[in-house]
This record gives sequence, structure tokens and C-alpha cells, in this order.
Amino acid sequence: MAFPELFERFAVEVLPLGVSDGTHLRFQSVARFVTARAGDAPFRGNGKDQIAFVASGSTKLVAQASQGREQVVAFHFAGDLVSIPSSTAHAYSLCALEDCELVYFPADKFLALAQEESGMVAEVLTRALRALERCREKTVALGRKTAQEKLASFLVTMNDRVGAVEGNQQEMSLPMSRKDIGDSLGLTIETVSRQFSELRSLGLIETQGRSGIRLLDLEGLKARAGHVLAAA
Amino acid sequence: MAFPELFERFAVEVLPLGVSDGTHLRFQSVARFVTARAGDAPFRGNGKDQIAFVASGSTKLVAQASQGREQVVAFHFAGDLVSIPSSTAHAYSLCALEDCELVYFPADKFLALAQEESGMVAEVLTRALRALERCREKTVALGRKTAQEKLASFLVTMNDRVGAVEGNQQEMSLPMSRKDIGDSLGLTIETVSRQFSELRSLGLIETQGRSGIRLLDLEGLKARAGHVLAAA
DNA sequence: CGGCAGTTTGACAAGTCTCAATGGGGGTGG
DNA sequence: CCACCCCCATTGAGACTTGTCAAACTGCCG
Repeated sequence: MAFPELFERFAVEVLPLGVSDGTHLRFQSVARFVTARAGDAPFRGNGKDQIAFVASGSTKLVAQASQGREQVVAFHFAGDLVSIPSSTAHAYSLCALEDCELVYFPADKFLALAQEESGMVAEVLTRALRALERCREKTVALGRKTAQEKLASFLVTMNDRVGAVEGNQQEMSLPMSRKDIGDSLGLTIETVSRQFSELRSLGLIETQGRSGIRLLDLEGLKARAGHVLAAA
Repeated sequence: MAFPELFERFAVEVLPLGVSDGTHLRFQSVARFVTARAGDAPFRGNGKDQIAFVASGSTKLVAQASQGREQVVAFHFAGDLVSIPSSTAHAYSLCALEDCELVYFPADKFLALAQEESGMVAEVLTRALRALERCREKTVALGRKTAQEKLASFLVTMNDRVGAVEGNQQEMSLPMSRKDIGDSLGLTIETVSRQFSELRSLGLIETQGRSGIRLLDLEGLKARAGHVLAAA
């Protein structure tokens, strides 16, 4: 896709309605574009905070711990905005799960420009709070859930984000590998695989090939996800 | 402390310089106040998103998973702003570690008011991004670190937030119990205690009573924290 | 000074990781 | 379009970190 068209997708999704032409153009002037093939990591350690918009495809944000251990901090899909930090206790990199088109900005310029348009900061704040919420939920899973609960809540969450109704069941195609799922849930590939088998034999899910997943019993999955709803 | 004085502390810390008197007053009109004794949970499941400012004392944000398991999602100290969500997969509550004075707002009104003052949203966004960063770092610890690495990185992080230099060593008084630390790191009380003993016998830390901690070898601790710095 | 909650330490159990081998999908090249 | 091959996923056996249960200890508050 041509670059101006990509930027338009960002503008439609993130810029508030009725944003001034000037702001629109200034954003465009600091925007950069990149297409990434599955597996590419276009932002590996470039030393500056970045903000990236996923125009198409899907990505993972990966943190590195010592001894080659990796933790997937978040997954992103078309329309998501990602903040990629540079100076923290762990090195982060954004990595394409499928072929991707990304629009990205230096974080400092992006935030400075955003402040010129009041609704814009609010939009970014809303997205940041949503990201914080997801991260907190992940924290609970990583800290206090069993392998099975981790996978069950992962599937329920992913279904909310990319699932589609098929008959009276939920169907989705996950772009991430077992390794990605493991690195996201703090488990090994093998444990993830075993839990997939277990959920299958419990009749809660069906898998089709490597990425196809059908949730046969969404309520049953939720019951095994270890959730506790507010004001219960 | 009197309520107007508490609000002033919030205003000085969070409201941008030169905020209009009108905005100042509108914030004050939706602000609520509460003093909490150590152990109190003033926001337990009240059904609405809240934003709280910690005027004095320290708090923990706790999520509940099934079967009474608890996960501490974040700690907060005087000057911090906390977003307390209500409708998520887990029930959250803010809990006082020491006696606290809190200024709080309904989140919807707070965010609506913030938008009237451009610098205000930016300030809240900055804080939200910092909270997101901390949460991501915690995610890495929970997902991919050993018990010892978890405790070491916890101590290093806490030292950054509340530590003071004492001689050529770092000293701090932690307001949270071993249980709080365990619930924050995804460990049991016993494992936390064992790791404290281990770090003590390695000569990296000294403990004094239940809350006093001296970091004898900050670099040694960091080396055991499993960090990988960016652009290494 | 006494009681109690929180902490430390120990022994054992359990869940997950590691190492290893087999099986299957899906992409590539003929 | 089909077949082959490689990589990913699955399954199994054994090891190890952490959790569980229990008891002794200690700092802290009344």
C-alpha cells in the first residue's frame, strides 16, 4: 500500500474528528513507514522511544531478560497503537507476527504534536489506559494462575479481540506460534501444547491446523480462567 | 490534615502550572477525600472507575483471582496517581499499606475535566505511560525470572522509588509485608523469606527488623536481577 | 513484660521445566 | 498440482524450582 494511504489509515483511526489541517500535516511530516515481513523486528534497539501504529497485520512487543529468555509483553492487531520504550531495565523490540504495515513516530515529537490538539491527547490517553488495563490483567495471570488458567484466559481474551462468531461457537485464527503464546504466558512451548491437549480433551476447544481455534464452550473456558468479577 | 489542604497538594503535584481558576475549582468540586488506616481498602468494589491521588502514605493495588489468590499489581507512594478500574476480569481494590490520605475522583468526570486544560491530559498521559512501563517491567519479572531475580529486581526498583543514600550504601524502609511482596512477585511468603535469607548470606543486603533494608552491593543486586539493558 | 502476628526455617509434594523423540502442517520447488 | 522436506507441534520421562504444611522464632505493640 502507498505511504499516503497508510498515513490516512492512521489519521482516520487515531486523529480526532475535525483535527486541523495543520496538525494533520505536521503529524504526516514526522511519520515514518515500514513494511515488515513475518518475523522482522523493525525497531530493535534503536535507542529512542517510538510510537507505532499497526496499519495492517499483527505484532508482538518482546522484552529480553538475561540468558536469552524472552517475555512477550503484548500483542497488537490492525488499528492498535504501541509505545516502544528504549531505556528500561529490559531491551524491548516490536516484532511482526504476520506481514505488517506500520506507521511510526519518534515518541517525543508525537507527544508534543498531540498536545496541540486537545482531543488527540485524550485519545492517546484512552488507549494508554486500555493498554495499562491489559497489562495489569496479564500481571494477574502471570503471577497467580496455573498453566491451564493462563491458557484459558488467554483464549478468552484473544477471542474478544480477534474472534468471530461461527454458528453458535467462537472461531479465530491466531497469528502467534506456541512459542509466542508461551513467552506471553510465562510458560514453555511444551506446557502450552500440553494444556491445549488438555482443553481439547475436556471438550472446551477444537484446533484446526496450527492457528485455527474454535471455542466450543466459552462459558466453560471462562470458568477455568480463574477470573473473579468485580462486585461479585 | 484538612481537606482543602489535601486538595492543594494534589493541585500542586498534578495540575499544570497556570491552570485556570475555573478548572481548578471544577476539579475541587468533584474531588472526594478519605483517610485510610493501614490495611483499609476504601475502594472495594464500588462499581465505578476511580482515579485516586496518594497525598500521603503508601498503597497497593490488588487484584483478586479465584480461590482467594491475590496479585498486587502495583505499589504507590505519596504523589502517585492511581487508576482503579471496576469492570475487568478480576476485582481490584486499593489498599493502604500505612495510614494514608487520598484524594479521589470518579474517573469519567476526572478525564472530562482534564480535557478542558490541554497540559492536564498530557500530565496524566505521562503518568499513565510511566505506570504502563512499570507494569511491563513487572510482567517480565513475573513471566521469566527466578524467585531470586524477582526479589533482586524488586529491591532495586524500590530503591529507585523510596531509597535514600546512607553512607555509601542505600537504605530504605519498606512499608509492605513479606506477603505483599510475595503477592506482588507471584511468590509465597516462604519463598520470599528464603530469598531474603539467601541475599543476606550472599552479602548483598542487610535487614533490620521487618521493614528496614540496606543494599550493601547495588551493582551485585542488579547483576542478579536478570536485566538486559537496551542497545547492549 | 507478655502475647501475637509476622517471619524464618525445615521437610515433603506438586507443577512446570528440561531433554528427547515422534508426528504433522504447510510452504517450496519441481 | 503434487510431493517432499523442514519446522513446528505434540507426547513422554525425569529433574528441579517453588508451593504446601508444620513448627520455632522474633520483632512489635499494648
